[in-house]
Amino acid sequence: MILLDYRDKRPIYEQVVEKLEKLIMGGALETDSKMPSVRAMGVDLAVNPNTIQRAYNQLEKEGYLYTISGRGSFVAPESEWREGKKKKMLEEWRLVTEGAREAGLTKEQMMELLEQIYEEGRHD
Amino acid sequence: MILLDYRDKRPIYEQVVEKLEKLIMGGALETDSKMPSVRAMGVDLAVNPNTIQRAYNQLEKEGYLYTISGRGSFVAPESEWREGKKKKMLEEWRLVTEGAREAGLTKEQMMELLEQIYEEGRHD
DNA sequence: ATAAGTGTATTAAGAGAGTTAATACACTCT
DNA sequence: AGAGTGTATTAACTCTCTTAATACACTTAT
Repeated sequence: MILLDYRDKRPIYEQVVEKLEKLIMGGALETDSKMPSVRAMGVDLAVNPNTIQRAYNQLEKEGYLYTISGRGSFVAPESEWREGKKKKMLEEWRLVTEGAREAGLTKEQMMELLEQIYEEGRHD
Repeated sequence: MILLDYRDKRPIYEQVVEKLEKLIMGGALETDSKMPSVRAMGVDLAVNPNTIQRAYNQLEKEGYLYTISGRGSFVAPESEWREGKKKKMLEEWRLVTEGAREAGLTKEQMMELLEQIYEEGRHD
């Protein structure tokens, strides 16, 4: 299900989180389908089950998975994480923007950049 | 010139940077005036000169100081750091904003928040 | 020229946080 | 009861970051 990159010097659990996030966001994992057990994936990646658990915990906190103790971990519906992600980004954006204002950036500068960014983002 | 807070668990050089930044930004240190030597301030704070040097280096990179080897470090004019600070914030802002777009935030949402933030910021 | 003052470079020691593993526990289903 | 699941606790390990020790290089004044 996942392949580790040993040249990548980030911690293992972080790689696992990132790859699973992408799989889930990309729709490759069906909602409510069962994830491999922490032990199974631990064997698969030649890594301690706790490492997988740590990844699952983070994914759960972010709304990508939900867990039923004794049964397993499952893919959460998109509604669970999409809103959380927006909220988190909005909070971060507000902080940075406040900092930018204090550094002397004008509203007009940011408006213009906003236009640019959303212009580039249009794929049509 | 500076007092260390030993309950603060951040590294010493970071505390020094922060306090000197504030002094300079607040206009307490005259432009082109000479800073204490790394050794003098090292003695003053009971710390290795290298620690002070590290702080000075960072302050120099951010435009708060300029250094003449063999002569000393000096307070840079405001024009040096104000621009650098803006540039840095702008870069950060762009990155976060791009992330926010990808998370699904609309341009309109951000425009509205921008208005709010600059509204709050008006002190009149 | 020499001495005292300055910043700089290199290296190593030390501390600390973060990651991973070992192991035992608790829950669910058949 | 047994096999499968997640969970909690603890400890070892690793690695980065901070700080210090020390030697070097430049500037100025005597």
